[in-house]
Amino acid sequence: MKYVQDVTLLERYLQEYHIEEMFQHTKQAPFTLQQFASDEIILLEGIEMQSLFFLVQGKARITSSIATGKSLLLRFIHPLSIIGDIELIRDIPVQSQVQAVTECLVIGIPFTYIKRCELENPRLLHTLLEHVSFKLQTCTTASRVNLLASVENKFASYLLSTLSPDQDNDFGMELRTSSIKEIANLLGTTYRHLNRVISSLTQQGIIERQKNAIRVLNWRELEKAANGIRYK
Amino acid sequence: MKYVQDVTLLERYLQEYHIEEMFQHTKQAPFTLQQFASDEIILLEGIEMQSLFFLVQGKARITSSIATGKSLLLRFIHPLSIIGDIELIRDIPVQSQVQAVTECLVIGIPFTYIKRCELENPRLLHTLLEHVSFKLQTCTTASRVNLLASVENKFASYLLSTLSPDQDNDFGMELRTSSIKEIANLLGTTYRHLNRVISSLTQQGIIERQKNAIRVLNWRELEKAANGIRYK
DNA sequence: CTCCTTTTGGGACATATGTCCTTTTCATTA
DNA sequence: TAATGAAAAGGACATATGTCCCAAAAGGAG
Repeated sequence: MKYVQDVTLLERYLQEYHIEEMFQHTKQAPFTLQQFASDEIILLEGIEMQSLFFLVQGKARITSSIATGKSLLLRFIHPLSIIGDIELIRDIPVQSQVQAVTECLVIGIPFTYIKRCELENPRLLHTLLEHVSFKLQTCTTASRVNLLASVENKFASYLLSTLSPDQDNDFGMELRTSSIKEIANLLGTTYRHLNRVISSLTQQGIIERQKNAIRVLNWRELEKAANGIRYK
Repeated sequence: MKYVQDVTLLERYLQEYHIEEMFQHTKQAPFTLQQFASDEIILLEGIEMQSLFFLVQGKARITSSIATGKSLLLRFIHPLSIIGDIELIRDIPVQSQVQAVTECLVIGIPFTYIKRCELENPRLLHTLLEHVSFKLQTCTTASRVNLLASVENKFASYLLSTLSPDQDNDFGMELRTSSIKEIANLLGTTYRHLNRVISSLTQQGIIERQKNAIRVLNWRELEKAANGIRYK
């Protein structure tokens, strides 16, 4: 992580996402702008959070660890997302790990400041409520979905979420497979089984395995394989 | 559902759960006290909610419907729980079905009133935030757990949650099995499979099947079978 | 280059769960 | 009481996924 000392950029994001309007005393508020590299861990489970974060640029992955060192993919987040809301409200350590998928920009503001100056501010409370409610709604839906989705569904969905197909290369994007083991963990399955699923998708001509990468050949079929599941 | 016209009782609950303190203008606030019989449906999915509810007595079950008419058990709630918070905040129809497990008492207060008089009230917003955050925390945990728990775990846990063993009859409580099919749905499995699980638990001497009921013989073993899963 | 370790791919079998269908039980009505 | 139909129990097989293990491939260190 590195701090970005660019007041203009900070201002731009504060305005773009109407963050200023959430606070009462915007001008003095100790906002910081922080940058995380792709794959960098933004928050580690269990640590005590110090600041509320606003994700203003990039994409991040929320996971939750379970026994035996495995972790489980909960969802992806995009701007504008708030990180650390329930930790602020309930005074608990970080519940879920947050990791940058692409390069991320984050605006941080210390809990201490919020608790001192803003905790009675209905506007901020409202914003928090809306975000937490949205997360709850998403989580409830995900709960249902998780019980219906096969590993194939989830993996297809994971590819769709991780490799945005919108860009230049329609015909096939790559995923570094250095992490297949890790992906298996994220999806809550075993390496062995994910392997089977990959083989199956490969045979169907939907993806292609290369030395260090997976290439998507057929986005439409991949959508079908995801069967409506989407880690938003 | 029937309205309970007992101002003293209403007052008692308002005080017991500090509900008065959440509101600015308690005296004029149009609280109502409502009673739901055991098994009665408190909220149906998809309808538009009119009132925020505070569960002040009894136990209710939160479920969520999935395609093909199945439903899925999300959690149980106890006093003091708030029902309708995300619907109030996000202006969406009811997300999950709420059904009384035991006889329930609920204090209701119309959305219209809250929106007119209390939406800027930091105290209420805070309370809502705390409750929604708690639900989110629970839901996240449940997500993890659901992926680990077998049907046997879940069924054992369901028995533990539904038949409170604290009462007089340590040695075994009953569950009307008229609903085994329904329980299977709640647990997200099939009747056939739940049957297998029940057979297995019966063989192990943990429960006993009677004509129209299931009797728990060994609470301790049942706890073990739940393997730490608990629909709080 | 060769040996060794790590990663990857996959075979064989086990377990949990779903699907389909048959049998059994039990109650209800003629 | 017998006939009939619904609910319950369970047998047989299929599928998804996990576990264990081994072999081939790929890097690294000497």
